[in-house]
Amino acid sequence: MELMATKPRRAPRRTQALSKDVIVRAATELLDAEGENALTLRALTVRLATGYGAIYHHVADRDDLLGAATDDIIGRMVTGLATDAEPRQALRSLALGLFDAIDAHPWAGTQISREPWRPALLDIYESIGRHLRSLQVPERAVPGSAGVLVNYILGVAGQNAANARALADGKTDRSAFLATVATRWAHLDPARYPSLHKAGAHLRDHDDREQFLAGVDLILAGIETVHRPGKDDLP
Amino acid sequence: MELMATKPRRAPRRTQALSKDVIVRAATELLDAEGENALTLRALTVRLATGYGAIYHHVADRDDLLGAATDDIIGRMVTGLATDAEPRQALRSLALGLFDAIDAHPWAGTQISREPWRPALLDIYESIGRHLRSLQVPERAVPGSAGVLVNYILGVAGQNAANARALADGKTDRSAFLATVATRWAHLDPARYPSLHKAGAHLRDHDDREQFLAGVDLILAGIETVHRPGKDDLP
DNA sequence: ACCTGAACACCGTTCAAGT
DNA sequence: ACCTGAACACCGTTCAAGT
Repeated sequence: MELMATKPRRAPRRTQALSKDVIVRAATELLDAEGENALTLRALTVRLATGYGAIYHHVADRDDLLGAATDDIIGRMVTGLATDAEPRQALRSLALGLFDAIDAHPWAGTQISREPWRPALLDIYESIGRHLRSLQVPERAVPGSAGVLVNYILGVAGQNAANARALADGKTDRSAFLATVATRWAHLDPARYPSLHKAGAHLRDHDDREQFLAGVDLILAGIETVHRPGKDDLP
Repeated sequence: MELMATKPRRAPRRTQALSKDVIVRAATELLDAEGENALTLRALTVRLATGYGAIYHHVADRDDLLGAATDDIIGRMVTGLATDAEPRQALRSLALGLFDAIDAHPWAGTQISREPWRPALLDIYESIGRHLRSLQVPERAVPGSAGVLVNYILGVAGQNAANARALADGKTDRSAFLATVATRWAHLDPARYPSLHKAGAHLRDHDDREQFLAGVDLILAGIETVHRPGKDDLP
């Protein structure tokens, strides 16, 4: 009758064994290509030619997967830094490295703060703390100062992630997006938003990355001013 | 004839007319009571004794609702501040007000950066910009300085939101949670995380709010150091 | 141990139909 | 204009069954 047709054979078994690493890599590719919402379990099974259970055998749940992907990116970034630089320059390199990593993987920006006990955030704190000590920041001022830097970096990271989300919808590119925001600010009611109204004009030609680094320098200047070594260690 | 039997009557009409305001208020109550995941359209229809369409008639979608609830909280906070304070103190009050608002409504912490064109963030930028001008920060340094403060505040806000999410699961309270984190840090491998290992001991008795304010002061010190009025306005 | 995929318990959103 | 609620098109996660 009609059963000549190929009977619905099972999907062929994967040739390469599955592992958390392989899954995390595939998830990262999906996230980079299409944004956070594109990471669905369904999309992963298709890309990896496997079933749901196989994935859940290596990974606790979707959050665990997002966290592992973030740890991977941040960890690689932090350990990849030159270790012999002058401390102030090392701190700037670390900050810029984080900025660039999050610029390349914006979904990771929100993820770092989402599960604060994960290696991604621990690595950042650790690295910043170490550099601050090299900068002669007094021991008792290190945790607080590191906290300020970390929170500033996470704030910028979150904004970058939000911008990327906004860009993912349309096919507008980054500079067109900035121009739109600038125009919108310039058109804000000058009575309610006089400050932003003025700033709108300057927003168009500002460099996120440069601005970010200026912020890091500003905070470092604050740390040095407030915690000048020896400032209140002597009577 | 036979219509004596109660026919499955429709749900009674709401007595009070629906409005965006009423919906936003109900959403805020759900969010405060049970966290971000508790805000489902279904839960809203139950609480408001209405249907899905009624809600979508006043609100674009779930994101719009979250954004409007955040705008409401931040807007009320910003406009509620005393307007006659000394500028430095005004800046500290604003920062503390934001901290407390986000502490009371942690879900708003992540929301502020999520849609950066919404009034919540604009109000914050505007207010900070105004105060910085009163502080005699030179005009061209205002946008950058405001950006540093805003990003720091958003970073802390995001962390608070993450902590609240972690607390929502179990019934652990805040100090127990901090103690857990402190213990975990203290137990970290001292070889990989020497800096955190040391900090773990101090984490237990630190006051988030106080630490946050110290961070604001540190950044203000940085702004004053880097942009001392007249510093490079004169030749 | 490792994997498959149907089934379950949810979501946000739409829309023809009601008042 | 304002509202109702069944229906649609998705989700993440589980689990009996396979190898």
